Amino acid sequence: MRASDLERVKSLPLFTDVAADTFRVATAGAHLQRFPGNTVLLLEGDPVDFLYVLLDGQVELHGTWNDRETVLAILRPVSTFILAAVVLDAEALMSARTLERCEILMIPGDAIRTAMRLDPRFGMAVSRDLAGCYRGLVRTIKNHKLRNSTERLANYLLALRAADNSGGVVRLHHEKRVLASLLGMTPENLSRAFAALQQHGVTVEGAVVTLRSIGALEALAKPDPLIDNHAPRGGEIVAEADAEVWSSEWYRANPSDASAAGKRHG
Amino acid sequence: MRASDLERVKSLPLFTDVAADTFRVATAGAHLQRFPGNTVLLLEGDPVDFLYVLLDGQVELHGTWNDRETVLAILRPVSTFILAAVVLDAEALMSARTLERCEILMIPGDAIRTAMRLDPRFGMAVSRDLAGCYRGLVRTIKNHKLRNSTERLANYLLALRAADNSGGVVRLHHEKRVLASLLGMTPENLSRAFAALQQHGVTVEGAVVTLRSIGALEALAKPDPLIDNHAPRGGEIVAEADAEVWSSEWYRANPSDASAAGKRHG
DNA sequence: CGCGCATTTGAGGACTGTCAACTTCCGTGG
DNA sequence: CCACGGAAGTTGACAGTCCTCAAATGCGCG
Repeated sequence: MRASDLERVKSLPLFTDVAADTFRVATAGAHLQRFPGNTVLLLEGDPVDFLYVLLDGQVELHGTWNDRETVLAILRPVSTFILAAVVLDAEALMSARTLERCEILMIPGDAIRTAMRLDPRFGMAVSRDLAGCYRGLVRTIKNHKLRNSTERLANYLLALRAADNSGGVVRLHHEKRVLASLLGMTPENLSRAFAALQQHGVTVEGAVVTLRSIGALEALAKPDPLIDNHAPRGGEIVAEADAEVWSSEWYRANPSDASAAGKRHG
Repeated sequence: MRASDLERVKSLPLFTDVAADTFRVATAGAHLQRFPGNTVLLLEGDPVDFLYVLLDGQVELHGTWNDRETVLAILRPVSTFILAAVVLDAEALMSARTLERCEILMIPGDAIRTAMRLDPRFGMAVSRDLAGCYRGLVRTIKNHKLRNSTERLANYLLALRAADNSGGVVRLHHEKRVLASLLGMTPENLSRAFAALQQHGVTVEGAVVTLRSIGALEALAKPDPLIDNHAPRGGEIVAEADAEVWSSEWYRANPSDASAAGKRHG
């Protein structure tokens, strides 16, 4: 493993602010692995032995039931995934597969759990990480239950724009059928949703989407800071916002989207 | 605050296995409060100053957007809620309101965060709690994206049965319009979903639902351990199952439902 | 150039939401 | 104890949203 890779891992919110010793313990048995595209890394139901750290490429998390399948998240570097299952030493609830050639660091779950026991700062970091993931999922559910497909797409495009800091031209990062599933619709309906957004200044050419009128699009999308992580807060920026910045990367990958229970609720 | 209440709090997964000192620190500034029904405890967007522990009554968590509203979870005792926001010292993403007369312990967020810094076991407990919450939400999203409304209701009923250990007669714990929103449909459609389930041996009389044929209902519902926390695992019961038992209470409140981001994904 | 796959488009149907009227339930007040 | 009012729940008619199937188009790679 290259030193530069370790640096990238260390820069993860999960590991910044953690003692050097802890970091060494946590990454002790880790190994770097390369996967071709379209490779299954993990099947839902499998025991989870490693924490995965995506260093390069794209990974899709998806779930299945009764011959139906849905994309739950799409990750881009640098991201960890499957942390919750590692913490609980439980079976995976989502399958993971590479969408393209990937470089992935695999950290033994035992090492993670040991590090948590040794270093309260690391435990804190894990908690903060999971809390951010949880809140990402809350946003996702609100997005799905409160908006229709066109509204979800509109907000997704605005989130992409915010993440890439692009002017009025954004580039889709994944195939449209994958995006459709992530947004909870069929490829056919994604197509129609794009068509519907033409009336709001949106034109599509392959993966390149031009937003001719941000105002018109926002009027339809009504982005909300309590759903869309990119949406502007009303008042002053407070310190707490800092903590949430963690989510920016996931959000980047899943704009309008993002990452529990009777004894606990976020 | 009665000693028996403290005992109930201590029996929460969040606090079992935690040093007595830590427990004292965490619950130092806590105070017990009673609320009438239909009272707003917290509005989405508000800063979160307390971890809430529901000791008696029912609390609903919901979200709003653009004049639409949806129920995200319904809690029953003993449950903590809003832990993720406390850990991050962030604004609430969900509103909370009592559905009936409630008794709630409010623990200052500072105390929780301090305890996490002092005691790695508590940090671990918080992580495990949040991991369970996260996984509950993953289940919820799969439930919503992969199933239609009738299938969701069928699984909800089966989960209720499993949680209450009732034979073929289950009692709904909340108003049907609240249940409808939790399951992601309108009250009218919940009514129709119940009607559709008549063909599968389900009859409804007020809050009492009779499941005449579990087999027929399961054939439709196809409960899945990777979505429904109650569903039977295939093979042997493994140790990890233990960890997940945490979720049972939330799951009890939200059967067929139950408990992250580019830099972390569960 | 031709094949395969992704995407698009059209037609039709299934599912879900909306509106309105009706029924039932429950608590209040007579 | 009963009558009443209001809210919850149900039912029907209708519309909007979304899915399915099929066919056409477009793109990329051999």
